[in-house]
Amino acid sequence: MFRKVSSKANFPRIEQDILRFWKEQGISDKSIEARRGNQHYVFYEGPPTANGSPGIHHVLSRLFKDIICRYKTMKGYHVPRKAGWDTHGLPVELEVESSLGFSNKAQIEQYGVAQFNQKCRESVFNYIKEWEAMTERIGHWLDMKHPYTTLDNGYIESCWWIVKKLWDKGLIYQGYKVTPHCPRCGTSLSSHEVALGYRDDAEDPSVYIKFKLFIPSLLKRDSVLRSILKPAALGEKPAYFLAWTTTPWTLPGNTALAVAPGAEYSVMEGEQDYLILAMQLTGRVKLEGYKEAGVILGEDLAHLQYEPLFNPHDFGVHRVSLPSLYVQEARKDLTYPVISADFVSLEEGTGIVHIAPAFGEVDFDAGMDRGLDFVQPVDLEGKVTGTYLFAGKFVKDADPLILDDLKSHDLLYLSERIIHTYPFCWRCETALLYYAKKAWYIRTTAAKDRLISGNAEINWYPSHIKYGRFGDWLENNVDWAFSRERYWGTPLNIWCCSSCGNYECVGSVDELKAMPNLRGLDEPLDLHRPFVDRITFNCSWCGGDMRRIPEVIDCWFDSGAMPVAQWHYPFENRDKFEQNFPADFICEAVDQTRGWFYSLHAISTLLFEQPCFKNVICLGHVVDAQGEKMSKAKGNVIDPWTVVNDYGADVLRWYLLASGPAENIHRFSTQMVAETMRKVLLTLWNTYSFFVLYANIDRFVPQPSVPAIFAELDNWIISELNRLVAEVTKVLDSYDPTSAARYIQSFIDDLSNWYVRRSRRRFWKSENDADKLAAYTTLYQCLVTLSQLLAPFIPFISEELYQNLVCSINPEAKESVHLTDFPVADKAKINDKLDSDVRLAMKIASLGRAARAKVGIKVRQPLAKAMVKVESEEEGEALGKLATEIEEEINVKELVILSPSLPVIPSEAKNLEEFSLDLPGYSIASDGRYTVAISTELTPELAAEGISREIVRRLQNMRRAANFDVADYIASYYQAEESIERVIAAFGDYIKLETLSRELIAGFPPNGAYTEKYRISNSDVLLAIKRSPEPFAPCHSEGAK
RNA sequence: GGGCCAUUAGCUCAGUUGGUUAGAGCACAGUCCUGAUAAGACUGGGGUCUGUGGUUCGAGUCCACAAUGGCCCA
Repeated sequence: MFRKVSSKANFPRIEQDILRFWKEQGISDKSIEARRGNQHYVFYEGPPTANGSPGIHHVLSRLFKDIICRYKTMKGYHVPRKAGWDTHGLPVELEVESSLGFSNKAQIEQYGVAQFNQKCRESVFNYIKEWEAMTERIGHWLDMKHPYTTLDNGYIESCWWIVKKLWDKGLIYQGYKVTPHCPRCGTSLSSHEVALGYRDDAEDPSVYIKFKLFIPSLLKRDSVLRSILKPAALGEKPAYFLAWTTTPWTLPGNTALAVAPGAEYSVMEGEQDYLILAMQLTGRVKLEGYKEAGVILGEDLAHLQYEPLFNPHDFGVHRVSLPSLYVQEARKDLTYPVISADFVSLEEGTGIVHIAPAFGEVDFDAGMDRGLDFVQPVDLEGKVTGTYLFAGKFVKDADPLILDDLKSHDLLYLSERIIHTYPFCWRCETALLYYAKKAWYIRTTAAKDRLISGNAEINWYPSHIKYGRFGDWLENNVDWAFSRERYWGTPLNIWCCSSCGNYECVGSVDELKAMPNLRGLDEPLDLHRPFVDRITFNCSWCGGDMRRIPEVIDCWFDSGAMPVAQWHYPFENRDKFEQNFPADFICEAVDQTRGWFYSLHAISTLLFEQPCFKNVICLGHVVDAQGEKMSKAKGNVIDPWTVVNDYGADVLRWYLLASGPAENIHRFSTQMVAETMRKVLLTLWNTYSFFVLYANIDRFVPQPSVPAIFAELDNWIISELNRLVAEVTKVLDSYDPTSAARYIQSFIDDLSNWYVRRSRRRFWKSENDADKLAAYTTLYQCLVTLSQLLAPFIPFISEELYQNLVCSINPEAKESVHLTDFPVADKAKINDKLDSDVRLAMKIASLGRAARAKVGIKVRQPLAKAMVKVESEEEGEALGKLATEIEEEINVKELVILSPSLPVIPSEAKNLEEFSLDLPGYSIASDGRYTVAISTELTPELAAEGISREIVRRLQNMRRAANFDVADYIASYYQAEESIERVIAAFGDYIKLETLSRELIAGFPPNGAYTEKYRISNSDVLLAIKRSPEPFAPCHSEGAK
């Protein structure tokens, strides 16, 4: 006997029971252990940044990871799944900072780095618990007992090993990097954070500045310009380059002007001076009193010199040269060059761009390329240094003072205000400064070719990422600035001599301990700041004090190091590393192309010269039902727990899976979750509970060798089942679980709404014949196979099905569906002809119902005949075999298949009179290819039979309303007008059989009977039912085994 | 500003290498079926396949440009 199944499924409760079962029996471990010794299938967990509660989008990636791993396990692979947690980084620090009410780094230093990092450590572990709970509840099997954690000493040491390897290969260097910097928080912001803080209504100065042409540089030229500017050359009238900026505070850092080489520049002559600017933009700048004196190409302006607005040497600021960073001697007659550059825009400004390499990436790169001077008159707090009139002011406050200063020297041409887009710190709303800072780099460009060729070996899903987003990123590869001036991260393992400036990279703890005259290393060792900062040793060159540089490593480096660091390789677990490299499969959302996907690929390529993952699913993001990004600010974040508690994890899983292709944006709608439950999971459940209900009544026991005689219907669903297995296997092998889910969904629909619907009478009938056995056997096979096919997708409900259908009757069976092998299609059972024939029968039945509907005759009313016009003799023959199905489905006594050669007008009722059969008394429906005509004539016999079926239906509904069991016997009572009474009497046996009535009694019902009044065929009818007093004698189990 | 992706019915999505009249589910209205069903069937309304050009005998499908949205990068 199968365990009784309620037709009302409470999925969340069932899932809790299954969770308990898995836990108590250690099923997830067993599923992995059972495959030990088999071929490895390597999965890498992209460590979630544990800096917040998991959201619905995290469920999505965990779902896809889980499905592929479960599938491969059922396919026989050994698939360990080590969990991982990304525990370092700015997001964690920010969380702690805000909880402590801090707004800048100084406060952290004051508070104490040790305590601060301790808070970070605690904060991360709080969130990990939430993640573990969610992961477990949605049925994502992951080895969370043995996770890798990026804050572990071992993990850090592996990172150190990698850095040292790269150091030894000469791939680590120190350079400058221009970063968006928040002067108030004293830190660089990641691009993600910058994106959070763009404001398109920022008001700034919009100023046009005059840069005075250095005449001797003009005189060296024999050019058109010289003749145009003859008065200037003679010293009669000064000439100026006109440049535009919205950040006056960067002007003291100016060391060059850039022009577009191919553009034409106008020399505008005024009463007092000449102005040079792009011809194309002369109309946009107020130039009253000026007229064009000549036109010259941008390339002819290059290499001219101009006088600095502010000579840094006059204000106590260093001038260094790029790229060497050598400090330049003070010069009174300092001049700066005009350079030509392709980034100069002619869309706005003057076509002459002010270049300050200390502020701005483009400026800095130009400085590096052209060997410009580098002047940094602003400190990290955003205050002007030196002895300028505006020194000590915050840059934004300095702006007006700078402009006043320039005005007094007649260098300010025009001053306006502008509203434009500018980034602000998302935390404190301070304007961000682009600021060149020293940073440590990994020379990824050295491996660019291998990065690109390695990418060619990776399978991307969807494929466009490969040569699109990811490929482009690799093509435009720049060196990775991987140092961060922060606290909570893997400390960068480079020590610097405070005497001679020598750098040494330390590749392990043992290496560190072996350093000469080591001091400050306390046991137990914590490799984090500030403890590691206290460790000093003697310089191998000069014997001076080696101190660690203050930076920590970008947390993307941490996560990209996981193939190595998760095993503390190479310090231990060499075998595990080798077994688990490279990964067969990884999966994250599409934003990881520049994140984890890149850091994995870069580190692996630099270390091992090969990619470290073979297949990658790149998921789209989850947005709300309106298509808007979920954010706490908008309040549209959906908590996965709410959905899981209301509908169940499997419903959520199926919804996320089937609602759209993996790579698409997923609009999350709770309403659609509810629909998924009704449409798919409840349909499956009802099929299952139907089976269990009748199989128990009939004491059905599945037999290994079946003496059943299978009907065409059975062969059909078995064919469809095997086709399904083949399709699902195929698409899962190509990493497409969504298509797999959609195939299964459609099979469930066929199984329930055609196979079971058509087979119901086979289950109900009282004889336990071979046909009934065939029906049970077939449905049983479908359900068991489905439970296995579904196991990777909906692990809970599939387990429930399997436990009851298989484990409850077979003690030899595998303990869990997740320990079984994935079904293999029996191709011999796939019958294309039969499948298309049944589709045709469905189509014909559908047309038959349409023909009935057209004349308003209920399906319950039997009719004499339906005529079908098909397209070929083959189709006619096929329908002949399936005639009984169609006759029952559309309730006609006879199905006549017309010769395909008969001419039939392929349109519908409006052309009824043209129907070439031209039979009066027929209703016709056609879809253009097939036509069905239903005879509408109601003979008294047919009408009486219709009434009898009407009575049966009412009685059945009453049984249900009275809460009788399906197998309860009853006594039925009726009172009606004579015409109806005659029908009831005539069809008494039929009515009794259908309604399990032992008696059918004309007359007033006894006390306690369930009674209803109806109007049937224009007559009043009183019906009543009462549970039969006899003891239970199941009609269905006569002759049961 | 640059790159990638998407845009098909009110909503969620199918739509093969270009080929009859572009489909399904939900929702809405009506009718029907039903002792497994929280389901199902039929009918109906609802589409300038985002727009504009182009290639072609023929374009939802291929190409170009544009718009909107998302992501990534500036």
